[in-house]
Amino acid sequence: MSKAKSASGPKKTVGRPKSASSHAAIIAAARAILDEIGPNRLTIDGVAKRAGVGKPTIYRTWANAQELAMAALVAPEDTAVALNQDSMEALLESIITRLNTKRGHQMALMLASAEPDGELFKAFANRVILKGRQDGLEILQRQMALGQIRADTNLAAVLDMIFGAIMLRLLLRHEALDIGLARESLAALLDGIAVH
Amino acid sequence: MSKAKSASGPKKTVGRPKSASSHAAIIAAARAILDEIGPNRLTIDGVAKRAGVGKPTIYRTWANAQELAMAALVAPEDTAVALNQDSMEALLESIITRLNTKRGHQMALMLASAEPDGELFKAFANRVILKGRQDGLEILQRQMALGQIRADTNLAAVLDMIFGAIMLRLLLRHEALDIGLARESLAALLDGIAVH
Amino acid sequence: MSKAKSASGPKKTVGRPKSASSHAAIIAAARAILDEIGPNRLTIDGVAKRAGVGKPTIYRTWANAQELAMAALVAPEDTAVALNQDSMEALLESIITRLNTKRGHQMALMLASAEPDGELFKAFANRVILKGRQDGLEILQRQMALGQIRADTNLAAVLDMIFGAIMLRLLLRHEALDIGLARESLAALLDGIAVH
Amino acid sequence: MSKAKSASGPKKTVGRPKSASSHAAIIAAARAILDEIGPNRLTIDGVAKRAGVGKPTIYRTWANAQELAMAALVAPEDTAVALNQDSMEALLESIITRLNTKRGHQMALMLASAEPDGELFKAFANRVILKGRQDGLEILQRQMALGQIRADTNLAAVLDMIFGAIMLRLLLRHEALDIGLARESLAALLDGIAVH
DNA sequence: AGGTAAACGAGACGGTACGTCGCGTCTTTCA
DNA sequence: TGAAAGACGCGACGTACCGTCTCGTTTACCT
Repeated sequence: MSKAKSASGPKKTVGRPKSASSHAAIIAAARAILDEIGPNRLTIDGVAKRAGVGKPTIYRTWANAQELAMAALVAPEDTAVALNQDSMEALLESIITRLNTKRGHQMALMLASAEPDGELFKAFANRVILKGRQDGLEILQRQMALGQIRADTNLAAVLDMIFGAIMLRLLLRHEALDIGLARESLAALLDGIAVH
Repeated sequence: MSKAKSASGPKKTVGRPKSASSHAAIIAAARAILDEIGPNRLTIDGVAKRAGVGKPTIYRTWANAQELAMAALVAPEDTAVALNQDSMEALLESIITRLNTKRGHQMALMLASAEPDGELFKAFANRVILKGRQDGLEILQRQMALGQIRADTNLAAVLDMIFGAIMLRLLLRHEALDIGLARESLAALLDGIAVH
Repeated sequence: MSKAKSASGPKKTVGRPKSASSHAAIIAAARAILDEIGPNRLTIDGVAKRAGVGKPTIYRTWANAQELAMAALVAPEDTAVALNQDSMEALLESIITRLNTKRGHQMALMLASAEPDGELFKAFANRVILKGRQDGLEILQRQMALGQIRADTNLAAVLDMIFGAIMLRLLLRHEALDIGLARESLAALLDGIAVH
Repeated sequence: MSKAKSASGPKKTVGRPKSASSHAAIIAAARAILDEIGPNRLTIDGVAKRAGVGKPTIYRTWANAQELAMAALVAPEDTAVALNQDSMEALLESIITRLNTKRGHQMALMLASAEPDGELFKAFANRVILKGRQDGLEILQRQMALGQIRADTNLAAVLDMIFGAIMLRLLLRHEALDIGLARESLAALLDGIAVH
């Protein structure tokens, strides 16, 4: 009789409601594990134990460890971080700065190791790399419209060269990845390397 | 002075030598499994059973499934296949042709998903991508010496753009990977994209 | 005061309880294998396969094959079988009848081959032989109280002679094990073998 | 011409003879391992490594680890140790002294855990326990002939009681095994336990 | 003295079983 | 009635030993 239970809303929550704190604890545990032992060795068992959560609670939201890892990687601060879209060089600097970290490397790893089927992979790829590529495309198109870039340029190829170089150094680590790469890439692309 | 036997080779094998036929059977089984179900689901148990071999025989040579997969991917006929080094375009065509296959995709996947430590990874990366990059470097240096390429060009950045574009398309599959990419890349790089 | 629940039982089971049917299937499979190929060649893999059960399910309850074998040997109907305690001869007859079977022999084997440390071994030894010895002790003490047995008798030695003879024949099989042994043993013990 | 080598024996040994030192090293290694980790965990691999010997050298002489363990247990000083056969009590004292050691316990364990088929088991059983039982039989028969023991005594049962008691305590360790057991057993047997 | 044949050390081989880890699903009890 | 706890069937892991099989190397006998 204490509970008024009037006609508040059509929220037909019977029984125990989903715990928002569990969700957060899971993501936090996953992120901690990612930091400590990397994405390859993240396990659902491990996350459940660390989060103080039952395994089914995890599976209710994510289908497997890969999805959970992706969610944990993109979950956090990135809503706050917007890419700088003023110029290509500024954009690349934002991207390199974001990727050239432990977490960035893990993102690239997940991206590269997952087989490119499935919604989640695409969403992840979009967030991590293709969004930036799209931003770059818009910058280049703007410049092309302004007559700063030759009209017969294959922008897709150009963009893939720029972002491919970043990915390559991120994954193979055969050369340092820093803003210098962006600068050199843009210089070479803009002015060409052939002697005329 | 009894045993002159100068610096011929450190071949000091005692005991029964490793069986070449078992080795071959293992590699063959691994390659078959890679073809059928992919590198992620290749298991040592499966390879052992298929090759008619005990698991320890596999572990005696490879430390885990990843190493075995790498060995199986680079093992075979491709030693005989030399890259065309006449020109950048011809080189890229060789590389794209070789990578743009099921096996090539698997190679890129392994490259991307393995963490870049350990001898075997480096050897694998060399065979799969860095060797081609080195060949490309030599071509560009030749052209630079001939005065066909500007002397202030950062060749490392240029090469990473070219090979990065290939890897990116191989892994993300957001755009088709074909000879066109090579052609467009080279055109953009040689002539620049800026309007002067 | 909320949880009175005084000292009823420490039964504080959370989570899914162990499956009684799996447990039963495991014991049944183990018993079948014991019958067919003996305790030395009983393997966890074999039991798991035969019981249609995962190996971890077995290991969750028993630490190794030896423990499982012991459990399988004592598990079954013999809880219902009470030893006849009316007289020593009747008791020995019960025991010999029970031990002088395939399963009895296996029990003796396990007893003899297990190293006598650990709870489970002691429980097993109790069930298989020491319980009977204890029953025998009570009978002899009763007779001693009645003045039928000399008061200076070392009952422990007497009991070990009786049960030792049974074990010896069970293990070495150098002489037949039958009720005759019990009768002869008792006769010799009661009346002595020396000529006075 | 130094070696007469007349028609001594049909020993047609061609090729390299078996190495006595290897044999000794194997037995020594086996004995060391028995001391350290017991008969259950003795392995051929371990003995071979410890003895600095190839596995086939071991298998050339013993068929499996059990045979080797038996050989190692009976190999040594026991040629020098003769059982005292003057009286039952002296005999039992010898036997208990010999068995109530680490090595003696291991002998009993091997005896009890091996399934009683096969030549080697019988030979081992003879050496370890049945020889002593036979000696005891002779003593009792001598006493029976002298009229010191009742003629209607079932000597087999009596002997199995005595030696069974020893085995039982050796294996189960539920009571101490010492000379006292021999003394109490003999007393009980000779004089009977019943009040007349 | 030289051959030859067996035993040697070493260690790889095809197997079998081990005991563990993680998967994704299920069945309880508790809140 | 959702969530923690945790057992379940399953499959693979990487290791330990088994008993057998090459290897190249002694080490004796027998021409």
